[in-house]
Amino acid sequence: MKKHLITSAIPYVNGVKHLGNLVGSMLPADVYARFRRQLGQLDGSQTLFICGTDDHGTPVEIAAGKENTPVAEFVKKWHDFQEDIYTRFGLSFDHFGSSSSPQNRALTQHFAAKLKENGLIDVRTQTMLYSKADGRFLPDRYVEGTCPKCGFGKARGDQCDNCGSVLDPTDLIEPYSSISGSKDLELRDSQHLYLKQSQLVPQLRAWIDAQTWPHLSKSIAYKWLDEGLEDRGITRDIQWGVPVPPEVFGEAFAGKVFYVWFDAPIAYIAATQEWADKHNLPESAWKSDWWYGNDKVTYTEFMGKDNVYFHTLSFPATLIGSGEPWKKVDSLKSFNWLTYYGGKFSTSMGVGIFTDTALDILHDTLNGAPNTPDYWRYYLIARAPESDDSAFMWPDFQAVVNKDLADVLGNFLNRTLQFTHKHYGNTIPAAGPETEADTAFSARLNDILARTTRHMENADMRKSVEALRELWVAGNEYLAEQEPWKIIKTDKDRAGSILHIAIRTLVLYAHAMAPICPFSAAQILALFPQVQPPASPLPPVAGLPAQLTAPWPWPRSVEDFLATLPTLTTFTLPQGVLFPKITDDHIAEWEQRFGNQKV
RNA sequence: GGCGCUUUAGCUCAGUUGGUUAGAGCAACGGAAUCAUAAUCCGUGUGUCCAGUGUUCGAGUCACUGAAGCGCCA
Repeated sequence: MKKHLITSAIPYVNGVKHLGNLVGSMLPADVYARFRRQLGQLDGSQTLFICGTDDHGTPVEIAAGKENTPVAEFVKKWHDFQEDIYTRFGLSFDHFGSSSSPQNRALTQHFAAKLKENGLIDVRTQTMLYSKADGRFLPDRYVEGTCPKCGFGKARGDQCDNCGSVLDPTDLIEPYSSISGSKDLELRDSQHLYLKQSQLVPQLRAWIDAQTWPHLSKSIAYKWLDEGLEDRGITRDIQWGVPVPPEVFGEAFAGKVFYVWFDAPIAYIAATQEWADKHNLPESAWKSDWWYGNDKVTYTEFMGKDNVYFHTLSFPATLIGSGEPWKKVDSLKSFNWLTYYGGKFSTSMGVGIFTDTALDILHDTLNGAPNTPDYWRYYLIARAPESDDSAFMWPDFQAVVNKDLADVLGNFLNRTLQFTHKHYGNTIPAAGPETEADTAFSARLNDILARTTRHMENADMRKSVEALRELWVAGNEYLAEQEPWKIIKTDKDRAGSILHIAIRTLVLYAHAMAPICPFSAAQILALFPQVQPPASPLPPVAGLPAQLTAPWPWPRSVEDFLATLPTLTTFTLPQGVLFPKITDDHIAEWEQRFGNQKV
């Protein structure tokens, strides 16, 4: 039995993420995971979808300090805040973990010990600036001073923003701490652990040779290998992180922690363990079932392009270096950036749209319609930055959502159910003998479904949306050609048959769109009492429809679909429309509020 | 600076191993229909395929040079 392990790059815990972060990894991963669970209803394969927050590192430590909040508490607050937003977006993680979990602490220390055992760890001494006032070493970006090249007063320890020179903290004239402003700095020696990646180059190369990643991912990986993979420092002189165990590495390392990029990818594994622990499952449930020595597992990673190095080289180096049979990535899907009118989404500059705000404005504008997250999900997947950066623009958002969701799909639902209701009440008329036109319609749907399935299997987001839309158009074409509003005057049985087929096609649409638009799919399927959701591997979420996480059987073909479908006999006519439109006034208001040009 | 990605119709993008008149959606225009959220369906594309040079019987598709936008550089 096949198993699909899916991870999304873990977002940094500090603060709320914007739409660019969502579309660059978590959302496509969710679409893929949902699709895999649905397909699993047919082929028996299992799916596990894991994400979490990246909790460690200096920025969090400093941000918590500014609030006078203990770091762990600060991290917990933002972790929960982010998780809540993702839940409201319908992201169906089996578990949303934390890189600061006890599980990750233990696993990270385990990997470090294994690497040492295998002779892949070096101890090296670094000279760094230490701030007595702050009581800590200052990493590059936390030292500022006068640039020795151009005299700019606020050059950072790693680079001068004025002249672009690459600097070392010790180059700065009159350096000071950017945290406290203190000039009471001194140079201190500090010992650090280095992972001898250079020794792993042959093994990494052999492994990468065997991979069938996208061209871009492979060429990035080869470039690093060709230029010589340098050894990498995996410890830091800060307090917040996975502690370096002194019993393994010596007393000199007491009080030091592992570098955030060392422990963050390990959190994929640790979060899976968190999941198993939460459900009181045995060790095998996370370890041998998914991560350790199991060749039934296909592992797919989603990430932004900036993360490719860490996922193709640095994390695999850790796994290979351990000498243990840990699962490494099979399929690697990376994304470019979503821009805001061609400019960068920026958390610090407040440019663009944050995930919580995105949910709120649609919810408020569209009178609390329960499926508003799908507006974002559909649009973002339709514009996923797969081959290049993709620009978000409000009028484009309006055009795509109104045309595809409201006009093409929403209207198909509305016209079909309204007309049926007018002539048959809440009864769905029976299907009569299949006509040539009906056969042709099924063949057309089958053709599109085959392509949809293929694109979903490849995690091709834009193409999947395109195919889905084509599916919806086909339904409107069928009605236009069959003209039940004419037929009903002379042949009520045939008209009923046409409507039956149209309604059952609507149910098929709901199945096929569920990975991308799970809220709307649930809403549609709730209209048909005969259609009951399959058991979900995920617990229900308060305030969200129970059907939201149901793995509806994936409609590979009309025949497959009908085989799983109970006979439809009744339906509920929905109140109002499924997709209220976004008006020009809404767009004007949002352009006013968020801006409508490149910053 | 090095490496890589992108550049195709007003907009967003497809274009498989080079092969006949370069495609889709949106927008625009015309028509049909009136079951439906003025929604739907059908029809209409005179595009230096970023520029230049080259390879070839033939290039959007390959090579080289250059331009612009973007990303990564531990």
